[in-house]
Amino acid sequence: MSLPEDPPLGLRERKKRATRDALADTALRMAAERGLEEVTVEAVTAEVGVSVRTFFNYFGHLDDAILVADPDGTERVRRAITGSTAGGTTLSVLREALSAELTHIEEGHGRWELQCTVLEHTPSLFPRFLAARGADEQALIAAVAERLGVGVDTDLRPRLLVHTTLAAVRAAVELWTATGRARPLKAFYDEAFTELATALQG
Amino acid sequence: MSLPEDPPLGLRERKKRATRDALADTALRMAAERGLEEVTVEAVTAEVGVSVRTFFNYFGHLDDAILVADPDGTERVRRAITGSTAGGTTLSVLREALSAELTHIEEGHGRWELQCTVLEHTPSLFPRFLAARGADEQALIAAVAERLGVGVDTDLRPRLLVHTTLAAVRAAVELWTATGRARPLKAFYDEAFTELATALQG
DNA sequence: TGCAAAAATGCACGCCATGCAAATTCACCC
DNA sequence: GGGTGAATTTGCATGGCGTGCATTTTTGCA
Repeated sequence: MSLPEDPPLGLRERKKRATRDALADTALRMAAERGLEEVTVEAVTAEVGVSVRTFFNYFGHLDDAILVADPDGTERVRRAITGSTAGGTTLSVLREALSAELTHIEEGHGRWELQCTVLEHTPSLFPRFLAARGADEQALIAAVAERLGVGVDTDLRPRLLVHTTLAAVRAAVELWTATGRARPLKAFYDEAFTELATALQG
Repeated sequence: MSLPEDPPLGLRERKKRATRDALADTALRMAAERGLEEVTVEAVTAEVGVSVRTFFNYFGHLDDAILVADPDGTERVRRAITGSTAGGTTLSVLREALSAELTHIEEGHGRWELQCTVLEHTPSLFPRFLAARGADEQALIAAVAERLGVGVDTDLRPRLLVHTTLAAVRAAVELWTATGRARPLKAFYDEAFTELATALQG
């Protein structure tokens, strides 16, 4: 169940995407298997069958290839935000969209599991992982702004709502990991919103 | 008005700190003056008067030296969290501590202004800037956990409260910057908490 | 088939970052 | 004040990273 691409991409574009995906997938898999330190750009390109120089046409750094987000996930969330015509506050829509994505992740889909493996073995990579999520963040903010019908640079709310929801995601994921996945990720996530409401009322 | 150091540091420790500070200050100043791309580790060490190898004894990357936080600020916030015996919720203490720090920053103290100059000229550095703030984040979480008397890995609240407060900080700073500092930073910050309360109640 | 644009490639270059062993500096104590 | 051991600095060598540029190959389209 892949997402439908709007225009039927030409051969050129399809090949580019295939190469990019192959590089990202190979880099991530190799890093998960043998550890980040044992992976070189040369080894990745050798397995994919392109030149080293080509790698750097697609990614600025080796880490970028390993840490790029699952593009499907980004698109799913965006559509959930802008497409939902149902009622409810913007925050609840945002909360639900991310909740669905967390479930998707918890079930082992996407690149998440492999990325976690790499991060466990190389904690120093974690800040860069968060940094790589910055792109998703901007996309989220733009989607929320679109839904609210305001500009990202004139209204505080899009940024605030996204950052706050991601705060809940972060806290939930961190504790989920720290407790050895003692409870379902979604339980921590829901608890976060409950605690948040309490903290802001008292 | 520097912070009092508890033990009267020996010559060795003082020299180490002086070298570290000189490297960080020089790297940041050079980057602000001539742009990050024009700064090399060699140039920094030449000006400070140490070897290149010594630089890497203190910092893992050139960026690290540029993006390290003002240690005084980190310490100020930590003391505000753990030291305050006044009433109020943990969130309000946290909110107030960060508010004071924002004021301090807005008045042009610390490394903030120079770092902003570098970031404006090199936006690609911004994610790494946020990543560098990760250390502060951990310190904050630990301080809040101490105040609450709970463990960081067993209770959701320390992480949640810190991440949420930082969400408000982030949204406020981003909009403050995006609007060309149309209003005081603190105004955006306070509005963020107001909006937050509204969003979570509705 | 032939042409123009886009992409991939090879090469050169400088910087980054680390390990290791030798030299230097510091703290401590006689 | 001089000697001793530990901490720190340093030079050197090494390998990978990341980029600019000119060239070759591939693709889209007429």
